Amino acid sequence: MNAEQILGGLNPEQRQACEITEGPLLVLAGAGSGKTRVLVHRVAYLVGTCGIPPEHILAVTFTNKAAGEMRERVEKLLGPEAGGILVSTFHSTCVRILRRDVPHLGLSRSFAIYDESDSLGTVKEALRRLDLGPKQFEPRRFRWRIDQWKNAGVLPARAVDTAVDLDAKRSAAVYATYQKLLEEQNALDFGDLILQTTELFHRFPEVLAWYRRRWQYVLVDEYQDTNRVQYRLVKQLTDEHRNLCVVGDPNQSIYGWRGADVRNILEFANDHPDAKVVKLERNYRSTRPILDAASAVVSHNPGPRAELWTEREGGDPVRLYEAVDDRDEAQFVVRQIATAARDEGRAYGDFAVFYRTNAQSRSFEEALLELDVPYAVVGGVRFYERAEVKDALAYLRALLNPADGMALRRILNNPPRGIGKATLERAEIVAQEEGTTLLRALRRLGDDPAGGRSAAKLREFLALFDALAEEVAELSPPEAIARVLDRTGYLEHLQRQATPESEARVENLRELLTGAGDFDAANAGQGPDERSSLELFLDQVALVSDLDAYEGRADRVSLMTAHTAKGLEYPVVFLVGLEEGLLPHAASTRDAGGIEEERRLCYVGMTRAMERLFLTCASERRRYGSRTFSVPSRFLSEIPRELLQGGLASTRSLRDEGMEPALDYSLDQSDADDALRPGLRVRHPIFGTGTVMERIGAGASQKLRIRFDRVGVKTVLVRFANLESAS
DNA sequence: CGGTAATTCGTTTTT
DNA sequence: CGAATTACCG
Repeated sequence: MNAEQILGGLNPEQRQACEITEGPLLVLAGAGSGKTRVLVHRVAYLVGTCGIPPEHILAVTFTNKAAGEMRERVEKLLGPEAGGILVSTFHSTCVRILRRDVPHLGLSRSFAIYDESDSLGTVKEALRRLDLGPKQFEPRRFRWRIDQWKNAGVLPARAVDTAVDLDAKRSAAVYATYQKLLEEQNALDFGDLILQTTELFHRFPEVLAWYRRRWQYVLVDEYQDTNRVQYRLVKQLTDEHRNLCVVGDPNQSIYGWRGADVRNILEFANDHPDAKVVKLERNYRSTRPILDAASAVVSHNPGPRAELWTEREGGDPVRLYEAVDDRDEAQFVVRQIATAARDEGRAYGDFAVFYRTNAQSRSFEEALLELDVPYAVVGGVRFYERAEVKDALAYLRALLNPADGMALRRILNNPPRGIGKATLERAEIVAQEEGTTLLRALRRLGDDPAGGRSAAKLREFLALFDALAEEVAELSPPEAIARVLDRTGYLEHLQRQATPESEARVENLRELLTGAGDFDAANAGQGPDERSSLELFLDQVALVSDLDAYEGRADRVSLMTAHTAKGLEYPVVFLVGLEEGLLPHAASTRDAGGIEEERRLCYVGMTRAMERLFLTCASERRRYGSRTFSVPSRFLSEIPRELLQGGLASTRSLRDEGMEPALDYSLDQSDADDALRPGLRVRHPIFGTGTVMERIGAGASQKLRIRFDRVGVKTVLVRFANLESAS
């Protein structure tokens, strides 16, 4: 194929990004500048024009969805030849490597992949072994810390060595114990998938050499989101041939909390002195007002500002709606959608609502249901995380990897079979004392002739387990699931309950069965892999997220977090909950870096909009069941007035939007300021309960004088006080 | 041991 | 407000 066939439709910069095939290349791709397009065409160019064998190319993304999309588009350009190119996520790529070479590290190829809850369970077990009560030592905090260590590429030994204070020492000890437990269970957590791969490459250069020969051209998408270990992994793979192309946008770095380090992209040029840099600054997605407003927000961050331009002129101004409360906010959004759908003939799929936290989806769901507007919540409670689905999968995991203690624990007495927590505790002690797996400990207890009733129950379970282990090995994923659900009595137990919930669960299991069937069918032509279809299925469910399964549908409004929205675009976007404490989120306002990341998140959300962008905030919202007050986000005041329609602190209501208020609206109609009137009883997180005496100022600087029951009169800034209604 | 009732607890974002 | 742990009784 000649170059023109592949690069024909690209602009000069995009074209350049494809044509610089050798050596390190950094592509700075602003929002909506055709980043995916470049990746796709670059890969096609490498294979189609330069004649690089497809097997020599590795393209790494963060989500399976991005990988799938890219694969599809490359295939469209190249045809079947594209099949040899590996387009995969960091995690899937590493699983692939480890499934092949992990024995070097002393683990078995059948290792389990622990998700967050398995991992948390293992932390709890580690805490038990270290005699640290979960009351004062929160498992979640340790898990988080361990995760950060893993993201930074720190192994337990180094964590122990570098720990100075007692707290760090304790965390490092938990980390070490945790890692030992994982090893005993023949399991790796998410962080390990990358970390252990770099460890493998580090300790076994001959293994690394093999992969270096294999992947001579490496591309990394969303490079601004890479963490230290991922950086290290990429470096290991490309240090020799140096054919590395990274694509990203520092302004869209929103995963710092997960260990991502923007410096990876900011310092790429320093890191590779001979690197070429291409900037994509032409935006093809959004109208001018949207672009200007988004740029205005993010330009409040230090560093070079986002330079994006568009040829598109005109376009609606960005609209701001200040709602009374979360309900009002949701009703406003849904009414806008319903009206636009009716009057402009827009499909529901043209609309998306982005929020900061998953919990916010609720009020929108309620409002959408009320008006019969079809919608899809993306993310949130994931399918594979539902209890019944996890149970079914836990059976398969335990059967395939008998060392998998977390899976075994889950299924041991599920359905109830007379093996209670006393037995489990005894088994755990045996396992710990003899340094063996939970399953072996259970066998030991079962073999005890003096074990009485519980030993008999154990023998019964173990017999079933062993029989199933043999059967399941030969079965396809859907067959295996069906067999397990049937033989264990799990399904029967569920059906016997005959409650609405249990029926929903049965339905979910059916869905799982269907999903497993689809997977099997899609994988049927793969030829005799070393690994069974069932094993591949379990890998897939461990690494797949809800977003990956999400197909943008033309007939549904999409609801998701701003994080999930990255990489997507919609004609009409609502970015909601723009309040201090929410966006920026209170947990991120500790340091400047946190605020800057929130600002970028806001930018990401705004730049998803193609034609029309709405920003909303509410002065009052329900949180934890009780009412909390808030003031508009600082990000709103960072947008120049002239770009906004509907100013702050205005008392615009639905009526101003040319719509009738909802029937039951009158109750909520009270102005936000009225809610904080003198006499109101409030609760302050530190000062406790008190009575509002006086209101001082308005907007972001609004203060209240409050007489607190315990500490007397104080003046607090509403914006930071996180007041709740105490009545 | 198993199920239910009571209580406590917490929310950021996720591969 | 809901999930998730704990308390308690049959």
